[in-house]
Order: sequence, then C-alpha cells, then structure tokens
Amino acid sequence: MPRLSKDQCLSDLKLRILSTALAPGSDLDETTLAEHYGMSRTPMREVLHRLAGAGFITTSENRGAKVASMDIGTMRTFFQTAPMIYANIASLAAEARTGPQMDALKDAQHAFTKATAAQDAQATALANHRFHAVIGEMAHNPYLVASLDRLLIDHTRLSQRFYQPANANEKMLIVKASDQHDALITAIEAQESALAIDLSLQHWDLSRDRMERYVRPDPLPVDVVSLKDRRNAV
Amino acid sequence: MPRLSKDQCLSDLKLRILSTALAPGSDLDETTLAEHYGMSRTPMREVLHRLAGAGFITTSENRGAKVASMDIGTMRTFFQTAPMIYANIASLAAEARTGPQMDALKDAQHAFTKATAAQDAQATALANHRFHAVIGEMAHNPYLVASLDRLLIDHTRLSQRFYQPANANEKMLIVKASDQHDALITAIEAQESALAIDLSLQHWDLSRDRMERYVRPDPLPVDVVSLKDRRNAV
DNA sequence: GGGCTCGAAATTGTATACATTTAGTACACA
DNA sequence: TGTGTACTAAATGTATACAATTTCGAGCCC
Repeated sequence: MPRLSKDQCLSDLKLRILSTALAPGSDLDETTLAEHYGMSRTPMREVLHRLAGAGFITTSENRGAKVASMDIGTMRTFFQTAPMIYANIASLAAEARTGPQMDALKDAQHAFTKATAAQDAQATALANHRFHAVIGEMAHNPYLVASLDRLLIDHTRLSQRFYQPANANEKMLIVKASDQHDALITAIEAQESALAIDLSLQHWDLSRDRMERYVRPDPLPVDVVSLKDRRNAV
Repeated sequence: MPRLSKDQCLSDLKLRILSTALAPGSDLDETTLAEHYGMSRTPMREVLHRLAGAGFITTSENRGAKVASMDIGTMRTFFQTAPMIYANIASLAAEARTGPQMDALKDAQHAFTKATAAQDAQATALANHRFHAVIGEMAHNPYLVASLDRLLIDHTRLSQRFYQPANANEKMLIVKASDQHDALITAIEAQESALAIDLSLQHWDLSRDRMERYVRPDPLPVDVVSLKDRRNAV
C-alpha cells in the first residue's frame, strides 16, 4: 500500500483500530507501518503521536506504541460515564446544530441503514460511529467532545460483534436502534433538547444491554462439577 | 537554555502556556523553540504534537503551531461545562482515591497556601492547577479526565490575574478558596462523595464569580449616548 | 536445572540535509 | 493608486544516517 498521504494513513489506522482489525493492546511497529504506508519513519511517528493524543493508542518512551487496551476496569468506567456525556452532547447538539451538520448527520444515518441492510457488521459499526461523532461536532463544545471521542472509540470497538445478528431478535434490535437514530435526527433538527436527551438515553439503554450481553454472556447451564471448580477459583 | 530533556521541555512549555507567558493565539516557531531548548527540530516537533493532543496548542498543515486561543465563544462553553465535570470528578475521586494520591493532593495544597502567602500570583495559579489535576487522577476515569484537563488549561489561564489581590476583599476570597480546598481534602479522604460534589460546586461558584468579574468587568456608568450607540450595534 | 551476566540484534530516538509549501516584496500594468 | 504576478526568503514537511536503548539468547556459575 504505497504512497498514501499522512491524512489517509491517519484515518486508515483509526478505522483499523475501531474495527479491531488491530486488536486492543497489540504492539505497533513504526518501521513496519512506515513501509506499509509507503512513507519514512518521521511522518509515521507523527501520525502515531496524533493517534496517541486522540486516545487511539498509547506510547511509552523507548518502547513503542500499543493499541489502547480495553481491560475490565476501563469498561466499568465506560458504562459509568457514557450516558452522562451522551445525553449532554445530544442536548447541546439540539441547541447548536447547523444546516450542513444536519446534512452530514442524515448522510451518516443513510450509510448506517445501508450497511445494516447489507448485513455488513463492520460498516454498520463504523457508520454508527460517524453518526455519533457528527452529533459531537454539533454540540460545539471542545471540552465534552474530548470525552465523547474517547468514549466512542471504546463504544465502537465493543459494538463490533453486535451488528452481526445471530437471530431474528437481534435483527429487530438493530432496526430499533436505527429508528432511534431517526427520532434523534428529528429532535435535533427541531431543536428540542429535552427530547434529544431522552432519546439518547433510550438509545444508550439499548446499546448497553447489547454490550453487556457480550461482556457477560448468558449464564452457562449449572452443574455441580463446574460450580465446585469455580468456588475455589480466584 | 541548552540541553533540556524532552519531558522537561514539554512541562516547561505547558507552564509557559498556563501562565500566559505565551499568550493565547500566539504563533510558535519550531526552529526558534528547538534552539531555545537545545534540541533539533525532530524531537521539538514531537513535543508540539503532544501539546496539540492535550489541547495546549493547535497545529495546521504547513502553517505551524499556535497557542490555543481563548475567544469569547469558547469561554461561554467553558462556563457552561465546568461545574458538571468538576462535580463528577470530585465524586469519583472520593470513591477511588489512593493513599499516595492523598499525599500528592496535600502537597499541592501546601504549595498553594505557600504561594498565596508570598503573594506570588503565578505560583498560586499553577499550584491551584496541580491541586485540581491531582483530583482528576484520583477519579481514575480517562474519559472525563480528557474533559477536565482541557477545562483546567483555560481555567488556569483565566485565573491568572485573580491571585494578584488588589484589596482586602479579594485577599479574603483567596483565603476562602484555600479553606474550600481543605474541606475538599477532608471529604475526599473520608470518601464522602456527596459532600465532595457539594464542596466542588461551592468552589466553582467562587471561581466563577471572580472570573466573570474579569471577563465582564463591573458595568460602566449608564449614559444615554452609549445606550443609543449600543442599540444599533451588532 | 535455575538464575545471572554479557553481548549482539532489533527497535526507538535524534540530528541534519534536502524538498516542498507559504508569505512577503518588488515591480509592472491598468 | 490599486491590483495582480513573479520571485525570493523563510518556514514547515520528509528522508536518511547515526546514536542510544531495549530485548533476547547464549554461555556461565552456583
């Protein structure tokens, strides 16, 4: 993949991280990446520092870069923090959104429905990411957006598997999420911020249920042996 | 100032920005800075990208770096956002603080009172910054801390002049702020998160009053001419 | 066999030369 | 006098060579 510009390289790496093509916690070798993108190490290092600043990766002196990890502690914090930020962002977006931003939001939603119809899980997750990032732009609040962007990174990585519906019920949940997007678009366009808060919290409830089901899968059938084993485990 | 390590250079630039020795919006020349810190342009550029990632400066392609500006629109957003984030951070800090972090917090408060006693406005503002940054570390929430850190940058830059007390009344306000710090330390150490929220909101009210007095100085004497002029202004 | 030291290979960090882009100025022309 | 254009100087962006650090394995001692 030779001769990509720095911006293209940046967004490509973001996509690879959001889609977990680059797994959380995995090492990034700057020499390899530089060759891959057809540039020298100097601009590649600059891209890596940008990614680090935005929370996609972490770097440590003399020890290279890693994709930001998603340990159990961080996820607890994620579930604790997301609804507050999402709701506030939605409220501010309803107050401050502009016309071109509304267009961008509808575009993102269009891409979302198209990806769900095609059963393309990865494209669905990324379109969802873009949808919520646009709402962030609308809020016009650099302080909260710094939080939001970091939340969305982990949200998108966590959601990766839910957009691959395993049964009719899961398929229905995705349709429901899409309907909530439409309702949110209407509320934001009408500048009804109280409604936007309410809708974004409903939307969060749906996401959280799906994500928690993945994080903590349905309990296994109980039997005496496994229980005894577990009782003495750490 | 030759032969400073990259970390020293980074924190020195942060201090110069927080103290407004480098004015908001002013241009940064990477060649000059590199010479000043006794390093080549490559690591200097890396430092600048780190600062950009943390919100201290902004960079634009082929056009260099600027210290983050503080326009009137951003400040409106600042006043809107700060109390929510400060209160949530204080609450989380009370829940999650560790022993060493408590020591660091008390150190910062010690530096704060020492600086006020010495009437050193700049040292006071920076010690106040450190105090609140430590509470951020305690909260152990990377999402919210991203917001907090950006708020604190502007908070410290705005506060710069208030710690230069012009009269007995202003001197008393600084003493009051210091007392609130002490109360907050006690609440966090006792893990009383509801109290910590309340105290941090009180502390914010005090700061906001001081800052707004600077941003919007006491109203000028009303006269008919200026009123008429203003009525037709944008 | 376990753990240590030493050294070579690989990886990251820095300096510098060179390419590219921007900004400022002089000058021509209307 | 104002405007547009070409040129020059200064700044940013990139590539590459070299220095410093870390990692990993071989060899050794206990």
